[in-house]
Amino acid sequence: MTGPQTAPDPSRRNEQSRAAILTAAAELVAELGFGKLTIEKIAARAGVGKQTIYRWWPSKGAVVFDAFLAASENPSGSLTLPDTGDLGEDLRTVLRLTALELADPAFDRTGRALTAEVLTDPALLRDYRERLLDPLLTVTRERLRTAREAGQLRADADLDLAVELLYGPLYYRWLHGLGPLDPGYADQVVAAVLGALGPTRD
Amino acid sequence: MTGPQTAPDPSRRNEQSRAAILTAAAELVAELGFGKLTIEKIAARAGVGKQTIYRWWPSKGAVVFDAFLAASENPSGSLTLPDTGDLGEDLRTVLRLTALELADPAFDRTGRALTAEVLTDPALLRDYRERLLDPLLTVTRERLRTAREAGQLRADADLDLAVELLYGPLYYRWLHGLGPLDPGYADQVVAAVLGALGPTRD
Amino acid sequence: MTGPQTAPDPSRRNEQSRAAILTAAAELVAELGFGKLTIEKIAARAGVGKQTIYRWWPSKGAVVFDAFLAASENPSGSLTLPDTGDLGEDLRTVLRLTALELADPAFDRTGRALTAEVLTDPALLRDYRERLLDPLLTVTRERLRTAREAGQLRADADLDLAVELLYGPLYYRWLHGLGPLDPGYADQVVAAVLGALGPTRD
Amino acid sequence: MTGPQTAPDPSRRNEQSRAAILTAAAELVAELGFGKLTIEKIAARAGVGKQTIYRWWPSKGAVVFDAFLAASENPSGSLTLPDTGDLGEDLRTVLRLTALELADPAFDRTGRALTAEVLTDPALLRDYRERLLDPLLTVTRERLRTAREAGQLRADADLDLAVELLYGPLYYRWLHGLGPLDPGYADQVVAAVLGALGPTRD
DNA sequence: CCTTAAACGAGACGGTACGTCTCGTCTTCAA
DNA sequence: TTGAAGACGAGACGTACCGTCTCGTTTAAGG
Repeated sequence: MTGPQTAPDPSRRNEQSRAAILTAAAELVAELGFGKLTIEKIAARAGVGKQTIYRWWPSKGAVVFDAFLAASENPSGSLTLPDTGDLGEDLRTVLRLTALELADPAFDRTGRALTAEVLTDPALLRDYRERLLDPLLTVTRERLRTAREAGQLRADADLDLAVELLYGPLYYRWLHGLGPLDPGYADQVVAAVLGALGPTRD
Repeated sequence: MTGPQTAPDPSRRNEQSRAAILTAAAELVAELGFGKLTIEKIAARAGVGKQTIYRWWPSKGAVVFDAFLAASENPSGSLTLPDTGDLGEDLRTVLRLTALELADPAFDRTGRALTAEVLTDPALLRDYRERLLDPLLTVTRERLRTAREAGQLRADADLDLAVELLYGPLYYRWLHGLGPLDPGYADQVVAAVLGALGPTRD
Repeated sequence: MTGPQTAPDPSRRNEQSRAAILTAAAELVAELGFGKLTIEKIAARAGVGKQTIYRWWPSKGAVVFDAFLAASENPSGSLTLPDTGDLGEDLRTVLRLTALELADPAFDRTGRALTAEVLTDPALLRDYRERLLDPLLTVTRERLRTAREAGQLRADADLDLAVELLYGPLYYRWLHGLGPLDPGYADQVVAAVLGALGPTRD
Repeated sequence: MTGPQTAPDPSRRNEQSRAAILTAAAELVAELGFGKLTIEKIAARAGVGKQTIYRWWPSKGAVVFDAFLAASENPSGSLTLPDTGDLGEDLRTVLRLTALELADPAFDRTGRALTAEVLTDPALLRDYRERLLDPLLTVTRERLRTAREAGQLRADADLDLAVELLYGPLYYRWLHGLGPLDPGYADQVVAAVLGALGPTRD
């Protein structure tokens, strides 16, 4: 028998330690990059025993990821997309913002490190999907559904395909450094998607 | 010039050692995965001193990447796309093959590890661009240019955008595990791109 | 104070590890000689991490030396010389025993290696002086002082000179392999010293 | 079969290389100490390939030792002791010089390193005996023999013992750092030896 | 209020791998 | 044909971290 693995009691968790660890992790990943970051350095910076980290997180990636989530999760709990009635305008708004974030050099290092971790660790990918990606895709899909019902998209438009056509090219361009991530590019992608899935023009 | 540190003389390089190292790296990354792979294990498997690896490669990632490239680079030197005269058919062929490769579980582990490395190490990314990605994008762009000249795409179609619209969504779906990478999905993407950038229908 | 580097806390030291390291070091120096001995081999033989050695000893020489001391230090804490009342007899006893030890081939290799280390490393020499040599010279000097007070040595006999006249020649002969280290030689040396520093015969 | 060991042909030896190697070795042992000295550094300093060193010397110790010998061997080939007719005076002269050399800090480092090497490597010890120590002991013994014949030593004085009584204490004091190596100490030793082995006083 | 059990900080431990260094051998190339 | 230059297989160096395991020391319920 491998044992019941005596899990720690979350009710006794020290909130100050938890916060200090996430703060230290966030600082260090920005200073050193993910690769040079170590659990020992996080513990030292946070003024915490290593075991306190190992007790609550399964891996370095999980800590950093948590730190990232803690910073980016919408505290109000609701992620929404604008709905002005004009789908093209709304999508341009969202994709321009996305492009802006990806183009930010400060985001680049952390974003790439986290992406690399997430792609490589199935458990982290699951977490990332549940807490960040799926909510984003869902609200996007809902905005598209509304537009489809309003006749701004073909009735047979595949919404899963649509969101991937929107975000995929930006992501592809960002990760591979293929070209500028500027508002114009965002507009081009939106135009293409509307051209492909918008109402037939004849 | 980056520094005065005496670089080794490539003309004196031992070709047998080089080959043994790349072979060992390829085998080990398949057996253990990238994370559990170490320089020491590569050296041991290749029957080579560690210094011989450090002399010629800057990092573990670079070795594995070289091993991967040595295996995947087209030895005949020319990467080509089919040209049957029907752009849609040709693109479906290429994207179906791409989807098939991404869907292969054997490719998945290595592919993700390598992708993670490449995204994270600028030098590797440059190498990857030059030796694999840019050639692929270029031949794709050329096929699209031919089609555009033949009137199968709008005269003002942006070819850079077009290739990103083609590969971006597949890549996005693959990395995030968003849905099946089957021939039908490839066809959907191609249809969307043609719908967006094909000749106007009125 | 020698430096700010955080010293380990001796109270937390693992006594079993310490003993295993010293035992392994003693065995290996006998098997391989000092030159072929490595920290890695000691760690492996002792079933101990290398860091556990580096944490507590500054050098390979220090470990081996400690192993040697641990074996030779008088556990009862008191090193004494016989005192039968007859100085000649007592000195002959001591020098014969010393000669016997030096002549032992099993002692020879280890003894030479350790001597070489001690002569070359000032810190080790200090340690050696404090823990082995000075106590020996002191008890010898005390025996001589007693004898001088009893009129068995001249009143003006220099006791420092005396001990060096006793031990120096044995040591010299041993290190250079100049001749047999047998009881007769010990007796000769004692006779000479008594001849030089004994009571005047006129 | 272990082979005939194809020895290099001494007649083809490059004298300039040999001299450059010994010079470099001498300089480096003074600059770095024996421990930090490496064959590679000697080769680099001498402007010589490593193989040229390995071809002619069996070990680092041998090179350094050779360099030391080349510097200290009496080029006129004859080592002599003064013979004024007064044994005490002659011995005091020799031992005072010996003490002076041992007390020289510049000699100390090299001397200790070389001694350590010699004690530890039987082949080097043999060499040292043959080329330096035995000649010294022999001339000393001869001087004592002359004195014995002149009645300045007892007829039954053991000359081997005598030389060890002379040099042993100095050496012992030097290696262990027991006290000052000054002319007075040399005189004390000589006085003791003459007291022990000189003509009986009754 | 007092006990008591858990989480905590600290850090030693057995290990693995790092990237560097030096060893002694082998190979290449220019004189 | 030699000898400088230096790549090679080998393996030890000393360091950094790993993840586990005690140590006392808080700390917060619950008896």
